[in-house]
Parts: sequence; structure tokens; C-alpha cells
Amino acid sequence: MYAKVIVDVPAKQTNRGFDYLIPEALREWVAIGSRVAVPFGPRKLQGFVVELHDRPDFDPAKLKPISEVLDLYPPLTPDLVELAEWVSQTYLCHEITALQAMVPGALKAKYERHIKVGDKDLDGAHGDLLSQGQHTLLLPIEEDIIEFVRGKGSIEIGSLLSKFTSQGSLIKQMITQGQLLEVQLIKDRMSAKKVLTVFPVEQPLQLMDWAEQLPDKSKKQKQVLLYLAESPYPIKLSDLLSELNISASTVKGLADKGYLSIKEVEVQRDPYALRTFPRTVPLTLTPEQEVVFGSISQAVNELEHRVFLLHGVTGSGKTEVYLQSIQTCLDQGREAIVLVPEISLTPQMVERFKGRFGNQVAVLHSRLSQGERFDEWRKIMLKQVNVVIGARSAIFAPFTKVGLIIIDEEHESSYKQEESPKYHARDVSIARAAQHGAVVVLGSATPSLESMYGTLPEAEQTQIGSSGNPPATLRSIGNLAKPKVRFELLTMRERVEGRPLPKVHIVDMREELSEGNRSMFSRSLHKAIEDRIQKKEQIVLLLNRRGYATFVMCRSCGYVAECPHCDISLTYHQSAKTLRCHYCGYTEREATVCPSCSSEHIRHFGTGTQRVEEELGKLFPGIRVIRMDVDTTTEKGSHEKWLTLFRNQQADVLLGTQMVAKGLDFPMVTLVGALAADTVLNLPDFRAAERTFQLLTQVGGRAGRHELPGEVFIQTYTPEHYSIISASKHDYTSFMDKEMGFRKFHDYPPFHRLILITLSHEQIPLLMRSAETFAAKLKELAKSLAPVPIEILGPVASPISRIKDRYRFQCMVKYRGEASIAGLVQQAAATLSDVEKQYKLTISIDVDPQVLM
DNA sequence: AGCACGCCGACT
DNA sequence: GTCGGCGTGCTC
Repeated sequence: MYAKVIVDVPAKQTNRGFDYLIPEALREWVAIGSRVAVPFGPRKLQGFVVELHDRPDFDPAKLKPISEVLDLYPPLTPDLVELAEWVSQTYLCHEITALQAMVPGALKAKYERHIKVGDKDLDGAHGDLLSQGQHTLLLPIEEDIIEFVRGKGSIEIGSLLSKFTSQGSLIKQMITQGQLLEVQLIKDRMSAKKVLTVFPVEQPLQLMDWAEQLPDKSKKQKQVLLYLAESPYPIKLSDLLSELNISASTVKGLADKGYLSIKEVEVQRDPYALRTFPRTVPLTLTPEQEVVFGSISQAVNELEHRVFLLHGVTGSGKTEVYLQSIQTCLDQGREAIVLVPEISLTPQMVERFKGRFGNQVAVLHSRLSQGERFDEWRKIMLKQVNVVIGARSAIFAPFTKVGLIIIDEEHESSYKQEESPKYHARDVSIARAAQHGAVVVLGSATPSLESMYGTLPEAEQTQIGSSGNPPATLRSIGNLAKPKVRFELLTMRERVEGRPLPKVHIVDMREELSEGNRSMFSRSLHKAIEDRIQKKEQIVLLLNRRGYATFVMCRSCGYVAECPHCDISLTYHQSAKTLRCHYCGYTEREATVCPSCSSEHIRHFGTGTQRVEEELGKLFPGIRVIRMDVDTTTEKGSHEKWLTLFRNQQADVLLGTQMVAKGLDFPMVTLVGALAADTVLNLPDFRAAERTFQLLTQVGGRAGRHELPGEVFIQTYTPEHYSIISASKHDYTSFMDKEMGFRKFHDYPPFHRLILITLSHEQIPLLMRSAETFAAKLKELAKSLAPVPIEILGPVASPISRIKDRYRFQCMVKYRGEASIAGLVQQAAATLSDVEKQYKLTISIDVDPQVLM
């Protein structure tokens, strides 16, 4: 038996399995998914076992053995290993990168090279060398080094070199000669936390006996024994010390006498340990919820891989349906994964799950420390929980019997990871569910076009899938190779308790300006704010900072500079004072007067939350504002703090960026204002209208969720835009119809798929040449695929044309059908590899990009 | 990615 | 004549 190992080197040349012998002693411990240490060339590396097999594709006589198995249990399940391969082939990343993404950061290897005194030191080597007649007297500096290392036992090579600067070559020589010994260590960044714990070793009576036998001067020791006699349970050493106000030596003394024992005990850092969650019971479902729950639970019970798209208006009670569906899944002895966008993984959300399922729930989100994260993950691995709720990466929870995967707010772009592996959690979920025969529920009040598209009958999909077929070259062809399932649409149109959706007003800010109101609050919103303050009701104000000063708009007529070829707004480029389209490269000079109405009120648009906060203070003296944006929420727990403050009505206004729009539920909020609804709309992105509709619908949904009815004001310079009109009428269907038409007309997703390739280099000429070469090569390769429709746009400069002193050019591939275009892109990129190596050109490939920068 | 092996300039 | 520069190529 041999093991195929993917080693911890994210490079093209090492992106394959390497075969290793499994030493007899490790045979029991090596499994698919094991993390191992292996010799690799002259060094020792971490790797993951991805296959066990009998026939290595390398001379078995030359195979090296695995040196070590790094964990008691494999951190990855075989299905995750298979999924990693699928991820790496679908999203074009090195396989090790995909594997690494599946385990907590704490398990990422830290390589340390340590130096010890070698066995050929002074005593051992003398005779040998003397007999060979060699000069054996060590130089004084060598003696110093050896003494120093001996004193430390073992020392990190870096610290040794910094202690003996400029002795690098001497030290190297000493290693070669065996006076010093190099050992390579692979360390985890984090391990299970251990705490010294004191255990009584006998019954209370015996302890009291011992206490009496102690000499009178050992007052403290007596005290400890009596304490343990009184409560004969293990206690944390630190607790015992502070409890009795004694020092560790006292307890140590007792341990030496054998009167008690001190052991290291593994403890879990439970971030929620100090909180109790009141248990909740399933609520009675509304008839609509009942229907939806029925469909989901039936599928779960039948162990069928099906995908549901649950379209439920804000406040329709999707979470309760999730909770009861999970219960069905648990009743079957299977496990459930719940994904929520990072931003809405609030304590409130956690509370609902912990309240229903208690300590069967693990929570994974980025605000946990690395150690806390590791412990939550460990609970999953050790099967101490059967529900996990978390952000994107929780889809890789090492469960073995997944029955249900829920993706809440499935339209959120944060499900797409922007770093390698650039996976989309929604598509990975479906792949993982296929492996387990599990049910997927995609929930949203504003489903993405991709997901709606998935519900269409195949004929209408024009034979295109949004997630594509897995490549046929997977090591083990499992359920991942099965064809994509069609999504089933479930709908909930009513809010619970028959509460009405809020009334939405569209405010035309052009009119405000023409009537002399230059403030960022329209007269009607101003009045509404006054009204709520007086009634002691609460207000949520949304100001999206994204798009800050990137687009140009006329404040008189609402004209926005658009690309004549692409129907998207142009990006303002500060450096050259030009407007550019980053799809096709079209460029025009920045206008000083509006080309449409000749007004001079044309400018870069954008304003910050800070300014709004100031103005609120001026307009409404005494108003209590909580501002939530990246500046005020970076500190750990601050997010929670602000929300609690607002919940307790210690503020009148919650002002913030997108983070105030998602999933919050405050009974006293009756007014919501979107101050500049256009900011997202004018981003140079074909999804701008979709994002605007989603954002306005979501933020509007914060109002009037309880007894008090809600009201929403949308301030805009483009009140006639269909995304704004549809949002104001709560009319998802008409928005979807229009947007689908737009996408289809322009060959955008979901009708076509995209791959974004970004090349970067320090020098523009070389970069442009490489980009051209790449595009030409890709076009040539694409010809072989005819008649598959494939279009290659660019190369053009990226919207962010330089990052960290590197210029960026991009190409966009638009295609239809299931052909493996990703493979072609990789091939075309490979033809550049020699140039790449020589001149440090980098190529990044994003399959199904969400952000086109 | 490292790290070693291997072939050309400034020093004892 | 050697130490050392970093260009190519391999790692089971």
C-alpha cells in the first residue's frame, strides 16, 4: 500500500500527488484525508493523503516513507478530499490551496528549522578525528556556538544566526561536519488548549486524614486538601490558586507527595460558554410555511439530492422553516450545515439556533480568534455537534452524514471567495450535497438571477448550467459527476401574522435640488425623521459607501456617463481624469458640463457616513446616532455592542453601510431611509441593478417587522429605474423579468458564464505584450471548440489599474454550454509560463466572478 | 516554493 | 587559483 500525497507547495510543478511508502508503524494511522509530514527533496513538508493505492507511478524502490502522521484523526473526510479536487479543477487553483481552505488556519503548517548539538561534538568526535590525524581543535567561535546551542537544547536557526551574525557559512559547515544537527519541525499554529487541572486522588475522608498528618507549618497545604475534601472534583489549577490565595508551589508539593495529581486537560475555548440560551420550541407554522416545510422535510426523509430555492419575502419566517427542517434532518441521524453571510451572523442569529438545538450547534465565523475557531471546528470533527452555522467556509465542515445544507440570503455576493480558491459557496454546497444525497435549501427574499435561472425548465435554460459539470478527470468519480439537478421553487408571499410590508416612497433628489434643497435629506425624509423622534420610534439609515467618487453624475438631470458599447456606467479614473469602461476599454475625457443638460452640477458622486452623522447632529439637535461602518466595527465585539445599544433604544438612529441592511430585526424600527440609492446602481457592473434591488428590498424589510407598521424612503436621482420602482412595489417578479431580459440581451450571466483573467506586472509594455499573447493564444484554442459560443474580450486595463505598484490588465471570457473553458484558459496561461517565471508576470483566473475588478 | 547543482566575475 | 553571484530544474 502506498499513499498519494499533495504537498504544501502551491506551484504548478508540484500540483500533483507524490507517492510515498507507508511505514509499518503508521499503517493504522494513515488514511485518506490524513495530514502527514513527508520528506520532499532536501526538506520536510506537510501534505495531505488523497489516495491509498497499490501501484505507484514511480519506481517503488526509490519511494521515500511518510515520516509522520500529524493528527490523531484525519482532519479531512474522504468526501472532502474528493471535493477539494473538484474545487481545484472547477475554480482553477492548486489542489493544496483547496485542501488548505477546508481545514482551520490553525492547522496550516509552520515550518521551523532548529539546530541542536550534533553527536559528533567534542567528546564524541575527538577519538575519531584524532585517529585520522586531522586537526580537531575547535576554533573559539565554534566552541562558543556549540556551548550556546547546548545551553538552549535546541534553537531556531534564525535566532542562532542573529546571535552569531556573519557566521552563517561557518554554521553551515558545522552542520555538514556533524558538529551541529539540523532538525526540521512542522508545527501547528494552534493546538487544543490545555489547562493544568488538579485532581483529588482519594475520597474526602482520606484527604482529611492526610491534611491532619501534615506538619503544622504546612498550613497552606492543609488548606488545599481540606478544600478538595469539601468539593472532591477536578479544579483548574489557576482557579484553585486564586480561590485560596496560594502559590503553585504549594500544590506542586502536595502532588509530589502523591496527595493529589496535576494533569493537563484539553479544554475548548467556547466563545458562547458564558451565555445561556433560553430554549425555544418549534412555532406553529403558517399555512405557507407548512407547505414549504412539507416539501423540504419530505425530500430530507427520502435522502434525495434535491435543491430548493425558497423565495420568501422579508419577515415571512424563513428561519423557522430552516429550524424545523434541520430538526427533521437530525431526527434521521444526519447532520445539517447552515451558511449565512458573514455580516448577518449576528448574536441574534446564533441565539436562534442555539436556542433550538442547544450545544448540538457549532458556530464558525471570522470574528472568532484562531483558537476559538479551531475548537469549534474540532467539535464538528469529534462529532460533538450535528449542526454547524457559519459563513462561507463552513460548507467544508468535516461532517460525514450531511442531510441538509441551508444557504440563507443565497444572493449575497460574499458567498464568493475573492482569494484563491475563488469558490462560490452556493455551487460548492450543491456539489457537496450531491456527494451525500443531501437536500439544499437556497433561501432569499431576493433570489439571485443565477438561482432563479436554475428553476427554469431545461428548454428555457438554453442548455446552460450556472455551475457547470465537474471535469471528468477526478481521481474518483463519485456523485460529483452526476448531472446538475434543476432547482425547485418554493414561495412564501406573506409576512407572519399577516403584517403588511412597509409603505415605500421614492424621493426624486433632482427635484429637491431644483427646489433649493442641497442637503442629503429630502424634505419628506426630514419630516419623517422628526416624526419618529417625537414618537420615540427608531430609524435605520443606509448609506452605501461603495462606489465612493467612482462614477460621474449630473445633479441636475441625473445623467450618468455610460459606455456606448456596454450599457454600464463608466469608471472615473483619477490618474488620467478620464472615464473608462472596463469591459471593452472605451475611454472618454471627464466632462466639466453635463453632456445632457449642460448644467455644471456634474461631479463625482459619493459621500460618507461621517458626513451624514454630522449633518444629522446639526439638523436634529440631541439626536442619538449609532454609526456602523468599517471604522466603528473593527474591534472585536463592537458590532454586537452597537446592536445591543440600539435594541435597548439607547439611540434613535442606526446609520451605516450595507451591514445595517441585512437580517436585523428590531421591533421599534418604523422608518428606513436609503440616502443614496444610486451608489450601487452606478457601479460599472452588470449586476448593479440586481444589487440595488436586493439592497433596497433588504433594508426596507427592516421596517415594521412587529406590531408597528413601517415606512421606507428611497432617495434617488434615477427614480424611473426599474430596480428602484420594483423594489418600492415589493415586486420581485417584474424586476426579475426585466433583469433577465437585460442579461439575455447582453449575453451576461446567467445566460452566459464568465471567466475573468487578470494579468499583472510592474511594467506596462511587457504586461500588454503578455496580455495580447495570452488573448491570442486563448482565441486560437477556442477555435477548436467551435461551434461552442465563446467570446474573448480584452485585454484592457483593469478598473483598478495598479495595485501595489503592479499594473493590471484583464481579459474576460464569455461562453455558453458546459465545455471545459476553464481548462483552455489554464492551457493558454501555461504558454506564458516561461515569460511568467522570467519576468514575474502573474496571472489570476476567476471563474464565475462576482466582482469584476 | 525552496533548495541544490552548475557555470562565470572579483578577491586571497 | 577560489568564493560566490543567481540562472535552471527537481522534488515521490
